[in-house]
Amino acid sequence: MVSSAKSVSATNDNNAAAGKQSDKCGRPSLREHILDAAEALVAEQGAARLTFDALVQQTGVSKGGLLYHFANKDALVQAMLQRLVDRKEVRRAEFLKDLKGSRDANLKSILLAAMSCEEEAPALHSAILAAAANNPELLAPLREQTDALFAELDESELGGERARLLLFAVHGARLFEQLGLCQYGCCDRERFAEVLLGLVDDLGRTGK
Amino acid sequence: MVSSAKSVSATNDNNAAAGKQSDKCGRPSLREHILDAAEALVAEQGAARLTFDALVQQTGVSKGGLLYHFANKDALVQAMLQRLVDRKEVRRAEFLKDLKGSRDANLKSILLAAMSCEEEAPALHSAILAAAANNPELLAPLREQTDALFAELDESELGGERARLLLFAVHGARLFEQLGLCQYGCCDRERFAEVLLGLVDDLGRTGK
DNA sequence: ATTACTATACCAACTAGACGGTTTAGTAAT
DNA sequence: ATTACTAAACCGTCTAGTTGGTATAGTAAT
Repeated sequence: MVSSAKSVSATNDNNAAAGKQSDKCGRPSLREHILDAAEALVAEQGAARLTFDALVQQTGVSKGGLLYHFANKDALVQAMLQRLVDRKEVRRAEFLKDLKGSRDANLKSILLAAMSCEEEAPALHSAILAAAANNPELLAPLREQTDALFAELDESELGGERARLLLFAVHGARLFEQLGLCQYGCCDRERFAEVLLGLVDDLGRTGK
Repeated sequence: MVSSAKSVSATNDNNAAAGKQSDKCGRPSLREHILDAAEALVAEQGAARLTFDALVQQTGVSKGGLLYHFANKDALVQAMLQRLVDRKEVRRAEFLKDLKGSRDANLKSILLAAMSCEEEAPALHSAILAAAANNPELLAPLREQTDALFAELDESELGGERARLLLFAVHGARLFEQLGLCQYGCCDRERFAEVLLGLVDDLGRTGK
């Protein structure tokens, strides 16, 4: 007769690291479903509207259910950010494969991966970042990824400074788009990618 | 006995357009003081903590006093954004004067003005934008300024696309800094400006 | 095979506090 | 009388997080 409710709330969030897609009973993972919905919500309505209540609407899951999977909002945002970081790494590897043999393929793959991840949901990136800005610790995984990327950019033919500047441009373009100040890059993404890679080639040629 | 509170809340915000610095009695404008404090608050603590209560603390002005000058929070944010836009315009003119005779002075002045405004309070820019993102209409003045700037960038020797890319880079660099992902431009601002202007010169020379 | 128990995976209702904003009442200078 | 405030109580809404509970599935002793 003794309630076991106490023990429940203490034992979650441990599975955040593991890349599980479904629970042990074979049910499709509600956790993933929640994260998808949270991404959609944030992409459509902005970070400010990422609330548990809104997620209840979006997912059909009760607030208790949400909090079962994510002990608090920080945990949710952290998980969203981790997915973003992981996704970018995957993309980057794909582009790198395609670019084998191309000049400065490393730099190009990094630029294209950044563009591609942001293309899916321009608002998502900054929105999560904005949410995470309340609690800077949440940005740790992103910071690690960024450090690693920057270290690689130092190896670019263009030199680290110019290479990083191009990466900044990618993110700046998304920022402008997200704020409705202009279309992405003030042209379509394909064109922007052309301009970007064109710059890499031109700058590589003329030497640093 | 009829309350006059209603009429009060209806008559403010009209002076937002005028650049008044002090009221007709010669007192230093409380309005400006509030805006300064709001900027500081947002720069130090982030947009999420820009609340009337926090502003009461920061300014020493009563809540009634705040609401006397800004009928609601939107009006406050709007005024903050307008100051930002105006300030950038002033800076830009200053840089343009200094750059007279330099190659692609127009582009350079725009880049430097953007850098300079963000230098004062890196967090401020995005923070206001984040606040304004809830109500996209508030971004209208910024959008106008951006459109005008982009039109000018089209006249650059580098071509509009590359010129805009450089402007994106400036804002991207600030974004990264603000999120604590790296220092501004991963070096100091002076160096970043050198790299930026160096690119303008190099790209101008090789022709587009 | 049944009973007893545990862990997992949820849910509905509630609470406490923050926040935007209103209102009332009053002060002080012009 | 009007303008420019101060001070403080108050209200409705929104939000994160809590509580207590249920349903399901698996485990293990008998």
